[in-house]
This record gives sequence, structure tokens and C-alpha cells, in this order.
Amino acid sequence: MAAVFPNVSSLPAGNYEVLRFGPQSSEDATRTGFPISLFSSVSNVTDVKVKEKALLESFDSLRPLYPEPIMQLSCSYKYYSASIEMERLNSIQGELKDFHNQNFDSQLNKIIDRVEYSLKLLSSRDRPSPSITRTRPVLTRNSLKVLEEWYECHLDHPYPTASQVEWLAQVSSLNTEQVKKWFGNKRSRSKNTRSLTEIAKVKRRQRLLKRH
DNA sequence: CCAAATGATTGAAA
DNA sequence: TTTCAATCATTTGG
Repeated sequence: MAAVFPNVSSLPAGNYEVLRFGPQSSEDATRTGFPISLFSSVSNVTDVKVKEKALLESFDSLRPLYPEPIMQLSCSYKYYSASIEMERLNSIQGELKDFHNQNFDSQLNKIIDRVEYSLKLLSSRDRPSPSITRTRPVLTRNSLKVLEEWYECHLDHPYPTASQVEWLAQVSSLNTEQVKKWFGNKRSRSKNTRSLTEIAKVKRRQRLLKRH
């Protein structure tokens, strides 16, 4: 399998160090490069794009807490994913195309897992250095306008669906976590919440409607 | 300054 | 899992 991706396996070794933070663990047998498993199998990739998006949002939310490590991690990630996409581009011809695509997705997937692992270590690490003070973003007037408007129009059931959250995030240029938090706080503070069973009922109905 | 507002976090419930 | 309520911590208006 490794032979299929000669260029990826010959990526410079030095930078891999930044993928590791926090205590050493048994997993660090792979210290000088990608985990060996990177080349060993083709796992079922659910949806790399979704995973990548979640990862980028993790970067956003952790950046205020750990500016430098996040910078390094996101730069590394961009570098590796760009390398993989280059490889993908170079191999788009031929009947092995699907096979290759799957493998590139699989590599990307594993890199994302690796970076997520680093983020986990980073978060569980002892307090960030005291010089780093947490900040609370102040949402812009425009962002708030979008959210308020949606809320006002759905006072009877202020629970945006996943796709509505996506849309709201786009339009308000926030990330989906921020949108969800805002609605959680908004409902709670304006005492406009529903019982969990009622919420579940509505969701079931929405799922059924979607199917037709 | 201080108190209110508000985004983020947490832990429990279902 | 998602949501809520309580709580924390930062920002802001007075």
C-alpha cells in the first residue's frame, strides 16, 4: 500500500513533532512520523469533509485558549491535507480513480484523527500559561440580527434543525457551535423552552416529513 | 468602580 | 445524543 503514495510517505519528518502535546503515552511509539497504520488498511471513511469541518471549528474554539499550539496544529494540518489533495489531483486519471480517492480520504481521515488526539491532549494538559487570558467573543450586531430575527420568527418552536443551524452559521458568519450556544442561552434566558419529550416528538415529525 | 449582559462550560436528565 | 439550568468569566454601560 505504501508504494501507492510514495510522495506522501516522503514528506519531511521534522514537522510531525508539532502533532504531539502533553504527556508521552504508549502511542508515541510512532514518534517520528505518521502512525504506521496510515498505510496499513483502507478504513471505511464516513465523511471526511464533515470531520474536517468539525476539526476546523475545534481550532476556532480552542484558539483563544492556546494560540500558539493551535496555530502550529492548524498549519501542520493544512500542510498535510494540501499534500494529500495534490496527490489526489495527480492521480485522477485511470480506472483506479475511485480506489485512489478512497485511499486519499482514508489518509486524510487518519490525519484528522491524529490532530484531534493532539487537541485532546492539549485540552487535558495542565492549565495554559497564565499569560493567556480567556476572552469572550462579542458577537457582531449583524450576527445577532440574524439570530434574533430567526428566533422572533420561530417563537413557538425556537429549535433550528441541523441544516438550519448550518444556514444560520453561514449567514451570521459564526460557527455552528456558537449558533447552538446562542439559541440554548436565548431559550433558557427567555424562559421559552419545551419539555424534552415534546422536542423529540417534533423532531420525529420533521424526520418523517423529510422523507416525503 | 460595579452590576447587568452575555458567550461559554458543565453536569444531569431523558 | 440533545437540551436545560446553573454557573463561570469577560465585557460593557452607567
